Amino acid sequence: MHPGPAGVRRGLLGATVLGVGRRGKYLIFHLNNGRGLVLHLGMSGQVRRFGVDPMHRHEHMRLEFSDGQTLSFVDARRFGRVCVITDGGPLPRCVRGMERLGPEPIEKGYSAAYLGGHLSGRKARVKSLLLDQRVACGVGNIYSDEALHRAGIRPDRQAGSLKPPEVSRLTVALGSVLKDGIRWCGTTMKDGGFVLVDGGVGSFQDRLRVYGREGERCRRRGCVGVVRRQKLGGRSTHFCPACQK
DNA sequence: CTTGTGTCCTGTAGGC
DNA sequence: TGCCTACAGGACACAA
Repeated sequence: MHPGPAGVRRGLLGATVLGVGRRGKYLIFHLNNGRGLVLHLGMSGQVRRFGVDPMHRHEHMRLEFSDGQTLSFVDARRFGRVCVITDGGPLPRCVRGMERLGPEPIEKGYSAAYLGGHLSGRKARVKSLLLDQRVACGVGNIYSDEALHRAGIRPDRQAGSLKPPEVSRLTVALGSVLKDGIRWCGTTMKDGGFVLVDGGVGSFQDRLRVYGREGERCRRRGCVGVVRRQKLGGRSTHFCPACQK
């Protein structure tokens, strides 16, 4: 059923890229043939410009443009996805989650009313719900920990127990953390993470306040807490027991 | 529907 | 030095 590499190639051949967009964690190359190339970087995926280099390790796809330039998709851990979608058509399985994405926390339309509506009455931990792309699209493990810290909320709180001021703070924190991540060109950890198209690295990892900082001092001004790490839903979770309630 | 767990994949780090 | 295990994470399959 899945068209595979040959189908992707067929969908792209001869097409012109009209523009590039993003929705949640999906990148979309809009084409002039009524289709779109969708890329999801997973956790180790990279879009890279290599020029005339020979094939790189873990390079799964290379786009060749009429002017001789190239764009490569590289992904060591193979959690990423590549597929072609048709405008107005049904989405292939591999990107089915795209049609369920909620509003973007960095856009005007995102509100405390929307977030609260998804948290109220829920018994699941608030962090688990933040990882749900219908609730907070674009948020992953790092940014959920950081947003909860900025909002002063423990990640293991029952989502439905959050009071209106907390929901409000979390709404703001989600937007600000994502915007800061973009401002500092993403988070590049020692074992991988985001890499720019020319191979450059981001610097948001230097500004993280809890993620990856177990045993270190909380970075909130005036807080003397020590960051704790705990498994939550199979995910490594970081928080400050002193300033997150 | 809700909630929690397991799986995919590979490079790297740590233990011994 | 080298082998072994644990860990990292996004999205989804699946179970209860």
